[in-house]
Formats: sequence, structure tokens, C-alpha cells
Amino acid sequence: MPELPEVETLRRGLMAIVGRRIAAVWVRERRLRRPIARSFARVLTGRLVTGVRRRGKYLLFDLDDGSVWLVHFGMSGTLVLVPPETPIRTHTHVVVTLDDGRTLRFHDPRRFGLMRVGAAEDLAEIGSLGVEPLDPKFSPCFLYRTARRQHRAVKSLLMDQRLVAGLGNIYANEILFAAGVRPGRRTSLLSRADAARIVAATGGVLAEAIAARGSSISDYRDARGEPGAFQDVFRVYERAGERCGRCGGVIQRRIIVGRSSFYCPRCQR
DNA sequence: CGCACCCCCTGCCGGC
DNA sequence: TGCCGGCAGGGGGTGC
Repeated sequence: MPELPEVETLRRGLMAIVGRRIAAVWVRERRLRRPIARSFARVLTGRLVTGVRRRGKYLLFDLDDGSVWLVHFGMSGTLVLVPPETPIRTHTHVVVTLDDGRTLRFHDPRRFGLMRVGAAEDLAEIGSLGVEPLDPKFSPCFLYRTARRQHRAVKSLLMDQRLVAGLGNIYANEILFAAGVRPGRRTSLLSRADAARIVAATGGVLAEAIAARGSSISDYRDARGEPGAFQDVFRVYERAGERCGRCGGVIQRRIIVGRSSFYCPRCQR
């Protein structure tokens, strides 16, 4: 679930814990995508949170000893900041208590999430990530050159975290609709104008999604437990069979590189 | 090299 | 009502 706009919304909400010290860590279930290390609670306890950053779909808490607490949310992960008396839920896997009494709860029914603490330079997950889609480095020129070197569906390029970090299935579909490019278009056939439209659409869609505090289909909630609102303005995602708001064509659903893809065959080429 | 297909796991929804 | 298949914001592996 959480793609860039959702993780960015969480980051902004969790900036509220900067300056707080971690008083206690309770790991209720260590079997996530990779098991939480046995040392996790020990190395996190007592640390001061000095910053909250995002890289791609990862949330990073900077700690006072220079290490980093890294969280990935998989499909169904959430991290809420709640009072200590808040009841534990079925899939609450980690409870972090701060020195002001508030608690951070990591909740993840499907357990595809990930968390660990390490030295910044040892976090391999981060080292292999590509450019940030909202960074000027994600330019029409960069996208055009990257695309022309490859022969694959453009949607799979946008979702390839080693090239561009933070886009998932919802936003790749929405961006390609906004850009008027079909998700299955071969990257080798992309024009400079297509690349420019995709980069512009990326900035526009992500900015709009962040302003709407992300998308909540079923699981996603922000740090206060509130859903986002961007799902109400999806143009194509989960809208197969409906009319395209731009041209009136009928939105199609098709599997591309293993993921549901939604597009208007009339105004996306 | 790109993609199809498998896995991880739980929940929900529609069909029967 | 209940069971079953299909599907879901992610990622990683294998093999063609």
C-alpha cells in the first residue's frame, strides 16, 4: 500500500516525535517479510529521535547515535502515534513507547513490512534505490535516456525502485493517465515529448496526492489513524468499465508485468 | 534482459 | 450460511 504520498504523509505526521526519547520497545511478532532482529528492541531503546526522513517508500528515523531506524510498510503496514491506553489490535506487531508516554504502533495484517535499525551506510535497502520522483534529477532528459536504453513496458520502468523510488501501482497508473501514455508502451518507443509529459504528470499527481494526504483503499491510515482522500479522485485506478473523465472512452483493466493496470485506450497512446 | 510465475500473509468480496 | 477462488498500495527469487 503505502507509496510515496502515503509515506510522506506519515513522515510529516511523525515529525511530532523529533526530540523524544524511546523509552521502551515491545516486539509482539517478529515474523515480517524478514524477521525483526533479536537485537532490535535493545538497540532502539534509549535512543533520541533527531529526525524523520523518507526515501522512496521507506520511512527513516534518525537516532542520536548516528544509526537509523528503517521502516517499510509493504502492502498493509501502518504506523500510528496514539496514547498508551489505546487497545492492542490483532495485527499490532511492534509497540514503541516514547518518553512522553505516547506510543507508536506498527500494525501490518499481511506482514509484508520490514523494519530494522542500522548504521546509515549499512542499510542496503536504501543504497540500491533510484532517484526521487520529486527531485529535479527525475528530469525529462533522465527519463528519456533511461527509457531508450531499455525495452520494457513503461509502467514497469516507473515502478522499478532501482530507477525511480517511491511509485507503486496506484500512482504509476494515475501518472500514465495524466501523461496520456499507455502503461504497456515499450520504453524504447518513448519520445522526448512523452518523457516530458510523464515527468510533469508525476509532479502533478504526487503533489495532488500528498495534498490529499494519500490514498486509503482499505488499510492505509496516517499517523493519527485518519484515512487519506486521494482515492476519491482516482482517474483510472479501480475504475475499469467507467467513462474516462477526459474523453469519455471506457477505462480498461489489463495485467501488465503482473500487476493490474488501468487506462483509457482512447486518450492514452 | 524482460517477463511470467512462484513465494511470503491476511482479509474481503462475489459466486455458487 | 459457508466454502472457494480471485484479488489487493510490496518485493524477491527462479527460469525461460
